[in-house]
Amino acid sequence: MAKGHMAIGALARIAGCKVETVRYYELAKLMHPPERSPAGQRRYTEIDAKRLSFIRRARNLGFSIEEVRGLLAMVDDQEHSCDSVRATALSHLQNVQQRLADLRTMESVLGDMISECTGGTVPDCPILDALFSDHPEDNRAPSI
Amino acid sequence: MAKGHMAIGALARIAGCKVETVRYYELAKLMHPPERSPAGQRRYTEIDAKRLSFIRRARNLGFSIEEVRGLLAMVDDQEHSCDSVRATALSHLQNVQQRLADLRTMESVLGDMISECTGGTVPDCPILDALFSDHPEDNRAPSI
DNA sequence: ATAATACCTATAGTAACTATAGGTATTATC
DNA sequence: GATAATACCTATAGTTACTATAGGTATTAT
Ligand SMILES: [Zn+2]
Ligand SMILES: [Zn+2]
Ligand SMILES: [Zn+2]
Ligand SMILES: [Zn+2]
Repeated sequence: MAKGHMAIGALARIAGCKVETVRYYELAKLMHPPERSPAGQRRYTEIDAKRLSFIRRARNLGFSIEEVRGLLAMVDDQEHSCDSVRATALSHLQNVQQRLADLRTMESVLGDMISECTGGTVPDCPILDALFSDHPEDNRAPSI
Repeated sequence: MAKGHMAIGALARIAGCKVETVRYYELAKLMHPPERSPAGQRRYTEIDAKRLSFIRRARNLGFSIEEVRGLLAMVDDQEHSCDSVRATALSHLQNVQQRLADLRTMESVLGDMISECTGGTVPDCPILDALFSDHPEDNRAPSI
């Protein structure tokens, strides 16, 4: 392998993802189609490795593929305005905070239900009772 | 409509979900196939309404379809042991708590990144820099 | 030279719905 | 009783972000 060029497996290892994921990101237009070896295998550079790691970090922070596409467009456009980057990140943060709120509610409701249930072989389980009982406000869907 | 019997739209309204979701739950074997009108439309009873509401409450607490299937099996088996209900709920609670931990991490990292960025038109955005910068521990995937 | 490993494409599967198309039933209005 | 609006039906495809499989080729190691 010429130095500075690596196959897909090495690239994936660097970024901490699977080979299939890399091919998927190419299909999804997050990664540019790389050069190919004479026999048709993908060959990547250090720049590709940085890009893939960027994508993985953003994904691990919960940015959607669409959001990552947006961030990468700003990276690629070079004259990206800080403003739009910040806006994407802020809107995503709010997203995360909403999910946090929903999960905190779930946690407390689950905790309450579980603490009511002794775990014996009681005919009426307080957990099932809670799920059957009719508090209409429990029918809200959590915002995703 | 004979009293005590309703069409799918009314049922969905009671449980706070879409008609398609009800049909999906039937396909997924969470809801029993209901009786049909002479012309083939689904007709539901109050019991169906309670079951669907149970499903929706469990789903809103983040139980997976598979978990809900398990809970319903215990409901249907009548001699359900409290123990298994409790075990399902507890394991799900741990699940929720793991997601909470991941989201709290995301929240704090995002918050830090955003506070570095002034939002002007600076050539190097600290948010993008953070996503490009090479802290290998950032490559961990969050457990789902 | 041979075997093990890594790579290739194309396609289907995952979770939990949601949306669409094309058609029939029921209900309300005149 | 006719017509129109709404609700319902089935079957199929789309969504997200991958993951898995099948069947085949390339590269590397021995
Ligand atoms: Zn987001
Ligand atoms: Zn119990
Ligand atoms: Zn769970
Ligand atoms: Zn910035």
